[in-house]
Amino acid sequence: MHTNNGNSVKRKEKILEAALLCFNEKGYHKTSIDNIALNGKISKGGIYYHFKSKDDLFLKLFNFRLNRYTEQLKAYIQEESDPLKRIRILIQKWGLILKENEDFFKFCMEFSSMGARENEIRKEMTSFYRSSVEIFRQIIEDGISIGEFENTDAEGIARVIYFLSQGVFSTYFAADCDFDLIEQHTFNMETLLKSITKSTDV
Amino acid sequence: MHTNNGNSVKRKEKILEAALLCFNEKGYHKTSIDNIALNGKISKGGIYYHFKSKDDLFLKLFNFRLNRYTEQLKAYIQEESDPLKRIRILIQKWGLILKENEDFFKFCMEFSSMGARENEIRKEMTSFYRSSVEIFRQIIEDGISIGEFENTDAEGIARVIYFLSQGVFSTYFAADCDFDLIEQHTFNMETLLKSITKSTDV
DNA sequence: ATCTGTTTACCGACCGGTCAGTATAGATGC
DNA sequence: GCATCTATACTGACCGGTCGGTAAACAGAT
Repeated sequence: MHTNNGNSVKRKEKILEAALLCFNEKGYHKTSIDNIALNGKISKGGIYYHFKSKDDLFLKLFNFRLNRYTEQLKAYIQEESDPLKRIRILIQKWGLILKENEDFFKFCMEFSSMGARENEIRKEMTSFYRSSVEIFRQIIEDGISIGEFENTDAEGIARVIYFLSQGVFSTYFAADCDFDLIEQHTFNMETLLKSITKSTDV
Repeated sequence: MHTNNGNSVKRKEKILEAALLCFNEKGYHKTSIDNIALNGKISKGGIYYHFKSKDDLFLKLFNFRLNRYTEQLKAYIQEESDPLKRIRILIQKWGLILKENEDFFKFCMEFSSMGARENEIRKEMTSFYRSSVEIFRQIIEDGISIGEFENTDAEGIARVIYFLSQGVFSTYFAADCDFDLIEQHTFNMETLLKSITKSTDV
């Protein structure tokens, strides 16, 4: 009846996971649809039945995984109302997600670098960037208004958080680093918090 | 007699600049050697005379430009010995270089994302990462020992600086951002400095 | 000053191969 | 009987790299 019955969805996800594997191993351009087909034990025709092009597959993969993590994070912070604690939850959970899904974030690096040229990708990246910053900005503003944080540029700080997250994992993947991903991420964030929390002992 | 007469070098640089233009417009994989040839007003054969492969060209381009900027920065900080001032000089000059060479840093995004897979590229990125962090670490340690900075993990902070620089420009290129590159860069760094300088008025 | 050989710098046609995407015929199962 | 595939063969564009050849500068010898 409708195309989105359970089997079809599962099949799509199987293709997406196979694609992620290939893209990570060889990169977008060196991955052929045949590679993905082989890896996902599906036929080329099958892939083109579910996705209209290689680009489409690439884009959907990004969305598919990102939505999963976004939902998780939203759920976590709903249980807490104190701004500082909310930020800490986001930081900690984000760290876990980073560590447990290195494959996806490696893929993200390539995806985001293609955002510099491809419009569809850029749109996705922009939307992710905006919503991330918005979440942090909101929390920080709450923190400022209840006097937990110093009165700083909330949006600016929200961006700093975004840059740090982005910076740590893209450096981690692009170079041979001597730090532990989560440890460094935590350190980054604590350093930042230090500069915005009022100097009661944090 | 010798191959590196002025003309040969100039020609090589002309090719590199043409390549940068093409890579930025279309990305590495969608740029053909013919594109570069056309753009640089040289023939395909000419390019292969000067560079042994497309990869080689890509790598040399990164080195060529980066060396230029590294030399500049080294010169700037030699004139100053106070750690905080040295850091500020680096931050400010780096901001200028960022702004004046957006083309190169856009190229860097792709280069660095390819570091996740290609060994030769990874080596270059690692060496850049290491030397950058080392420079900052040294200065910060000096700052700590003369009591200008708080006693923190100098290497960690040095990394934070690197992540912030990396994060700000890669976000800037990958998404439609509403901030000014230099302004945000300055803000990032001031935020960081705030958390490591002793609380005399900065 | 001219002849000769060598090296550098460059040209552009061409080859071998890859790959996205298409087409189509048939299977499976609800 | 339609949705959901599988399997396979094919096309046409594209592209990295090669290679035979050339022009010009230069060097040494006569």
